[in-house]
Amino acid sequence: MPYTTNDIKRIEEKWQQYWAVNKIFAAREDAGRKKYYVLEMFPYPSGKIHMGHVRNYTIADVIARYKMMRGFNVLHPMGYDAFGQPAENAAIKRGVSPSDWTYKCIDDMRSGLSRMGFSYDWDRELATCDASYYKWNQWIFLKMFEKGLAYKKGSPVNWCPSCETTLANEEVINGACWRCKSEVVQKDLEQWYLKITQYAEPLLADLKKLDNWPERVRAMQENWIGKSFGTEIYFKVKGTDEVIKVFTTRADTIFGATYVTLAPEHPLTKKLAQGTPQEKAVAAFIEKAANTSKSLRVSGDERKEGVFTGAYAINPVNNETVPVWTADYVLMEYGTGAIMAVPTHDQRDFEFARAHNLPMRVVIQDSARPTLTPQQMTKAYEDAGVLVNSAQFDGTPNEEAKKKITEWMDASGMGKFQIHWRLRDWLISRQRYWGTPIPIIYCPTCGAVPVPEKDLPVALPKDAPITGEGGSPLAKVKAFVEVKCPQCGKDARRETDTMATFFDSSWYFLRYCDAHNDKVIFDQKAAAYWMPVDQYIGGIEHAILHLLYSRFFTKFLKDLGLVSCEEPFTRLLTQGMVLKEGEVMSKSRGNVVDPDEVLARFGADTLRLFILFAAPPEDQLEWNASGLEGNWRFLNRIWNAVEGRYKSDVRRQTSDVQPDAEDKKLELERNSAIKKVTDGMEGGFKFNTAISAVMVLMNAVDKYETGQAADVGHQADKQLFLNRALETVVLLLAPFAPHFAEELWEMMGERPVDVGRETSDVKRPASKPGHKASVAFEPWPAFDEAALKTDSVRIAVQVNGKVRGQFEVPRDADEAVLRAIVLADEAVQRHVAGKEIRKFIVVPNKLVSLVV
RNA sequence: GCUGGAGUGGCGGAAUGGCAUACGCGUCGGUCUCAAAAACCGAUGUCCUCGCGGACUUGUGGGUUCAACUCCCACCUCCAGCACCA
Repeated sequence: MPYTTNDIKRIEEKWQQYWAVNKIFAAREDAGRKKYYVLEMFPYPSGKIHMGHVRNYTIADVIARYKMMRGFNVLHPMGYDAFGQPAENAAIKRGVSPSDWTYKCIDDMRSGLSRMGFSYDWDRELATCDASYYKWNQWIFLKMFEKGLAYKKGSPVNWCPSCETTLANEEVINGACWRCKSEVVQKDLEQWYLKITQYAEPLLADLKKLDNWPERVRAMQENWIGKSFGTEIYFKVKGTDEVIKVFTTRADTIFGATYVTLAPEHPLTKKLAQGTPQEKAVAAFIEKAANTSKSLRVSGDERKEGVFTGAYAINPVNNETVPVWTADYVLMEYGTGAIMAVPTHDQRDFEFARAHNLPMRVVIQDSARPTLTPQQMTKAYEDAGVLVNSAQFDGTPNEEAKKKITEWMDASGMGKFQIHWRLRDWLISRQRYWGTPIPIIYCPTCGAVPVPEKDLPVALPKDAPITGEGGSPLAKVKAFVEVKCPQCGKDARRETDTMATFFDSSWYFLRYCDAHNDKVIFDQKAAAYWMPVDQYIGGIEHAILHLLYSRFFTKFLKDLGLVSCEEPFTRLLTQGMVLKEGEVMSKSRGNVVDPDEVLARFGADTLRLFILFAAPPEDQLEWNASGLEGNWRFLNRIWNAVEGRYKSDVRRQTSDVQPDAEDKKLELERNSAIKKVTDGMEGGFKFNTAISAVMVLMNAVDKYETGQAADVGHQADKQLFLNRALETVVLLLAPFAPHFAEELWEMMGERPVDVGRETSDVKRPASKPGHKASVAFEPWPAFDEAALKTDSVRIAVQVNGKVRGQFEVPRDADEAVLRAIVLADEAVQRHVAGKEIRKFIVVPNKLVSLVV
């Protein structure tokens, strides 16, 4: 009987129920067992699960199940990143409450996840929108407030006009809102920030420790944090007491600074122009820059606009008087908002100087061809060289000069070494409803007062009017806003903004260690046991946002003494997207494949197998319906072989048996399959090749004949080898196709032979004798090195680098033997005939190479 | 521009410097069938050749080596992230 659609449904339900009822994946701390924490980035509950989820969680599940079979105490939890704007949008569109909508979606997702057979510890399930969770968001916020890491300031912020809320720098993608793609504008607002910049140094330095993270994620974070070493130089403004501080990484070019440029927003820009003939022009320019969107200002590289401020500054190194300009290409948010312009050695300054007829001076020459002159130059010379026109520094190589000049300036008060960071503090205030209320109370007398810990959580009121416009919905809930000051008892008002939802996801991995603790954020011992996450799996889209914030929170909580690890995620795997016809599956493109439809026809195991087999986990995966059928056929072949050929009444041990050549061949295939799958799992989760190794073994099983042996006794022996091979197939496949493996394992009955089990000092949960117990905790099969060594090997023969033949030779044959065999061959002779053999190279058991 | 990654059959993809194209899909041929589907068996990089066999082939061009998809140099293309960052 084949493995039919009906069987699939019955089998999958049966085992899903078995796993759930027996809670076999519930994790317990056990100091005597080695732990392994597998985590996938938890989903935003937007409705049913999609193929992207299926891929992400299947990868994680295979790892979790594999590690269980290897004897690890595995923690594999699941939860929901449940706060966020889509719930509010649904509320506006459908007239349901964000809470009802979210919990409905969570139910849908949970049942979708269950149908895939994922090995979660459901006892630890959490949703960030539960007060029992966000209470601890507020608690962390208060701790940060206490340490001065959460603070409020008025400053220009990124504002999404469509979402009507502020955004963090990390949420602005190419000048647009990451969520709705509307153009982001700048707005001056009082907002709450987290001082992530205080952790810039360790966040950067510890990236080096994350050598099991993809290189590109580390590179992206490094660029984002953006440490640059440079010099701050002071230019006095002529005739005033004002000083312009500029930041440069090219102190070596200071003698070539022929003017100074301020950002339009720089406070001195307007001030310096006052009373000069340029006053009106400067005011107009500032006005124009303020009204130009940042993305437009930054877009065109050709157009560099600016005006003279009317003021002059003194270059401290040579007391030269240089004009002060303002230009749109200087950004207020980087460095000091002011630069020294060196047109000969900076391309932007060069373009600007040419456009506005500003003076230039060459101060670095290519040591090989010192021929640069300002008149001839068509672009800035930004390469290395030696200094000229630079007083006592003439002739110094420019890299060396950076340090020497800065030291010299520092000694005489002209400037100093300075480090600048690209990273900004994290703006977390959101003018939205469906998030964690910020636990602050504003008192007219006491100012911003933290909500006392005993009053947590500050509960999100259920009845806020959600319209999507007109500011924070919480501000309209009188009962929420009006409160007494915890310090003086007078009338006060609550903060009505909520936290950015990335706050919620920055520490959820810690809460899983002790998910239902209502006394403390989590038990420190539990966290010390489980943390750090050994393997984290998720999308590359979180390379900066979520992963950087989580690292920041972990470091902060470590400083509080709550966790013992520096970094939350030891290994990171970023899975590729699921494509169809070359495009990302998405509802808007209308090219989605619904996992439910695939489940109904082929079942979870085939779907899992297809997703893992079709591409390496990090690569993009092209959906392919006939590939899916191929994997279904593969499972069928195994099913038919076990049902038709496996005999559980054969009970002899393999050591009693004398194998013939065919038996040895099967054993070789069996052992090399174990080796290949194991190596693939240990060496970076190469699921596609691991599955192909099982396919190769299955091909060998199909070719293996048990009925041909002359005597009946040997037929029974052959059955033994067949049984052994089939059991190995089922065990190797168990992490990939768990329901299928459980069913076959049960069908196999009492365990008749030894598959060659892994021996290890790691304790395992007791498993019942025979095959009745779940295959999930069966020891992973071990391979036998000796069986991999055949008596003879096939080697190739090359003549002058070209393959001219293949030979079956004894293992480890020496050169003399090989020479005799190889040179006797007619095909080799044809290419060697009459020529002198200059070299005879032997690569043991692989090939010989002749040079004639 | 900077940073990271990738270019291998008709397709997805495989190869610690050692027989390129494993495994799967597709295609072609066959078995079974009245027929089809399913299943099973076989073939399948390109070119020349009836065949034996030979030549060529991992983005391009060089180099190192007995031997290069793999190492080195230069370049091209594509993907991703960042970007008037001083």
